[in-house]
Order: sequence, then structure tokens, then C-alpha cells
Amino acid sequence: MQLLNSQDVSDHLKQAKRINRKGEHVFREGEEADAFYVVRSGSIKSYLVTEDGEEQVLGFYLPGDVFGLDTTEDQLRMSSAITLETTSLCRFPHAYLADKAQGSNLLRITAEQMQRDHNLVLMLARKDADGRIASFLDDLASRYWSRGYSASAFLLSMSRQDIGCYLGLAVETVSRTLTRFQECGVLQVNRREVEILDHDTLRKIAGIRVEASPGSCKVAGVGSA
Amino acid sequence: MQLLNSQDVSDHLKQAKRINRKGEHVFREGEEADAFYVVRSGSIKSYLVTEDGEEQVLGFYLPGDVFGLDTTEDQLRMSSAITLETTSLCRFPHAYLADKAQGSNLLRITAEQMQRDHNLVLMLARKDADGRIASFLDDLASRYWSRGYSASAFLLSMSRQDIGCYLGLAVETVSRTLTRFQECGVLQVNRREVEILDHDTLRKIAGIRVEASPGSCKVAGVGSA
DNA sequence: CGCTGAATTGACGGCTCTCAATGTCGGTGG
DNA sequence: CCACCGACATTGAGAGCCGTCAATTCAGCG
Repeated sequence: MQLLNSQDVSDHLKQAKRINRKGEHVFREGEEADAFYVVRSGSIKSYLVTEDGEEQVLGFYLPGDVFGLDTTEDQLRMSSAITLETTSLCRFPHAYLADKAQGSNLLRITAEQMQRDHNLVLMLARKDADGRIASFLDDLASRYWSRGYSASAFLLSMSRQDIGCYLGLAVETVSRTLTRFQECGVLQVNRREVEILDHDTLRKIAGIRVEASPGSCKVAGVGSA
Repeated sequence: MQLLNSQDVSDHLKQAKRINRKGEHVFREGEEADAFYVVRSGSIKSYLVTEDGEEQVLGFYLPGDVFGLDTTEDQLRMSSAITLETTSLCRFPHAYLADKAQGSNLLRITAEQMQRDHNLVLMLARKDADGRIASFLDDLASRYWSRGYSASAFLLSMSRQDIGCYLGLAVETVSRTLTRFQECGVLQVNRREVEILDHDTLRKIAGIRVEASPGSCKVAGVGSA
């Protein structure tokens, strides 16, 4: 999806490029917000801190993704953004949107964000651990695929902790589930390396309809079998 | 919060008013979207249907709330909206935003929606049933309060089923939790009627910091005590 | 080579879902 | 006026999933 005009992007790349190393904040919750960002390379974690000091991950952004549009009415950051690895960003002032009277364009950009949020809500409210992990991996795969990378093998840029904070699961549950998926032959995992072996089954577990399929192959009893 | 210019709203009220009776759809997922709405009176449930035919409630909208901004990039509805009671709406064409070059205005409007989504994600990911119900009631109370109604006593316009679909809980859990809150003296419930007796404790259960407070009064063991 | 933090694995308990029955309110028709 | 009915709500019992606690392994690094 082309969020912004290519020429516009090119213009800005020349002046608004930014390189951040792993673990650096792009912005923090509460700061003044006068710009949004597009990921050029690397990856970003968006999160907020609950009142009891715990972290809730809102999303991960890959190259091409837009983030930083979620601001309060006072133009303050509603969430924090931190790099998960060495990351190159492109900065766009909010004024940029007003200048070009891109009201409808803005709607298109925010649409993706809302779609993401809805998907997350849906996962958290209606899916169990297996479904959430499977959905998460399938989503990552399709996003890598749409960017020209392999949808079967990729490196996770986020920790198990981050995945858990994103999916509302304990780290141990994330780890256990991945192991079980591996034992089931759905995928191969080694630390941050993931290879999806049976994409159909993965999508089935995720609760996504797949064409041909024999019986329900829900990953169960594999550990004891 | 003044989402739209008062004069503009007045202009539109004259021509774009709409009355819907209980259970009528304002729009459905997938339909063409060329307008958003403001609730004048009554209440709206926003929801989407999962692949397995189940419903996921995304939010409830009270008088003054804006809804219908979540559209795909193709300007199609990303969710459905249905009235929970006899409801009066005001319709605003999307073109209305573009015409006035209200890019930044649009940002402010969508901000509220995103804030809402973030809160929902946070509840679903990090709070147990007690925390979700308490947060839900506290949110409703504060929204009624900001509209000039009582924050202590109000009528729920949604069913237990709807509340469960919103909070990712089974209907039985919603019912049980409300009963337990009542036994604990936090509130009084009878069907759709709710009266909050101890707002501080409610907020404490919701995971919201409250000034003075003795020991943790988490509602537990009340049923058996 | 030892240290540190991340990841894995196991045991256990509790919260919440599911299944099922009962209770309650509002509407309908005799 | 009252009996009946259906939708919604409440309540109970049992089981399963997942979080917590704890120990262990592993990779990276000085």
C-alpha cells in the first residue's frame, strides 16, 4: 500500500533521514508530537506503560510502516516508540499533512493503524495462546512477504518478552507454545530464527479459514504423545 | 472536548438528523463509507464479526461521541454499528473534512478513537475479569459525568452479552463478577440498573491509582465468607 | 572462563470457560 | 386477569488453560 506519494517521500528522505541504534527511543509518551515516521529499515516497537509500571506493546513496525500518528488532542504522544535494532527512519512533520490538504490521505493512513488495533483487540478478546501466537507469526510472515522478503523464514527482531507483552501472554507461555508448534512440525524455531514449515496449519490454528484441510489439527497432546 | 465547530454542528443538525429505533444498523462492515456520525441521544454499539461468525464489540458510543471514522483505504466500513436503543444521530460526510482542509482537526477526532482502542487493548491484555468490569463501569461513569449525568447511577443500554463480547469475557463471568461486586458493597445492580456505591474501591479494582486507601480490598472470597 | 540476561522447561494453583439448570421480566393470547 | 412463553440473567459444578514460581540451559561477551 502506497501511503504517501513517492515523490514526496523521496524529497523528505534527503533531509529527514534518521539512524537510530538498537534500544533508542524515537519518542516517549507525553512528549510533544509534531511529526510521524516511516520505517526505512529495521523495526520499531510501540508501547505504553500501565499505571503499575508494566509495559503493554501496541505493535511492531517494519520497513514501510507508518507510526507516530497516535497523539492526544493536545498533540502529545499517546505511546512510546523504541528501536528493536539499528533502524533508519524518515520523519514527516504533521504540518506536512495540513499543508497539502490531505484530509482524505490522512484517513487512509490512519485506516491501517485502526485495522491493526482492531486485529489486536480481536486476538486478545477471542483467541487462546495458540491462536494468538499463530496469528502473530502469520501476520509477520505476510508483512515480510508483501515487502519482498521470504514469508517462510525470517528473524524475529523482538524478544519473547516483547511478544508476550504484545499478545497479553506470559513469556513462558510464548516459549512453550513455540516449542509445541515445533514439535508439531508447524515450524522450526531457534532463538530469533523462525521458519514456517506448514503455513496452512498455522493459519488454521490462527483461526483463519484455509481451503483444503482434513480434520482439525489443533496442536494438542503433542507433548505427551 | 469540542470535536467539531459548534456552528458547523448546528448547520448539520438541521439537515442531517436521523432517528433510529433499537436494533437498527447505522452501517455494516464492508459497506461504502462516505460519512461519519455524532450521537445526539441514545447509544451505539460498534462491532465486527470474526471469521467463525462470532461477534467482537469494539466500543459503545454515547451522546456526543463520534464514530464511523474507521474505514479501509478503499473507503469501506471496517466495522458495523447498531443502535442499542432509540437513537438520534447526526451525519457528517467525509468530504466535509476535506473541504475545510481540517487535517489537524481530523487528527484530533481520530485521537479519541485511538485512545479508546489503546485502553481496550490494555484491558484485554493485562487485566483480569474484575479489573475489566471495574474499568468498564468506571469508564461509563466518567463519560456520563462529563455529559452532565450522574456518575453514580445509570442504566446500561447494552446486554450482558454485549459487555462480555466487549471485554472478552463469557456472559456468566460478567454476571458473576457484578454479583460479587454487589456482595462486596461496591455497587448495586439490578438488571440494567447500576448504582456505584464505592467509587474509590471500584477504581482500585480497575487498577487505577486512588489517593487514600487502607489495605488492598480486592474483591475475593466474598462469596464464601 | 565466568558472568549476565534471555530462553526454556517443569510443577502447581487459580481464574475463567463450558455445560447445564434455574430464575426473572416483558409481552402475548385466551 | 392470569397462564404461558421467550429472551435475558443468574447460579452451580467441573475441567482446562495459562500465570506464577523456580530451576536449568544457552548465547554473547569481557
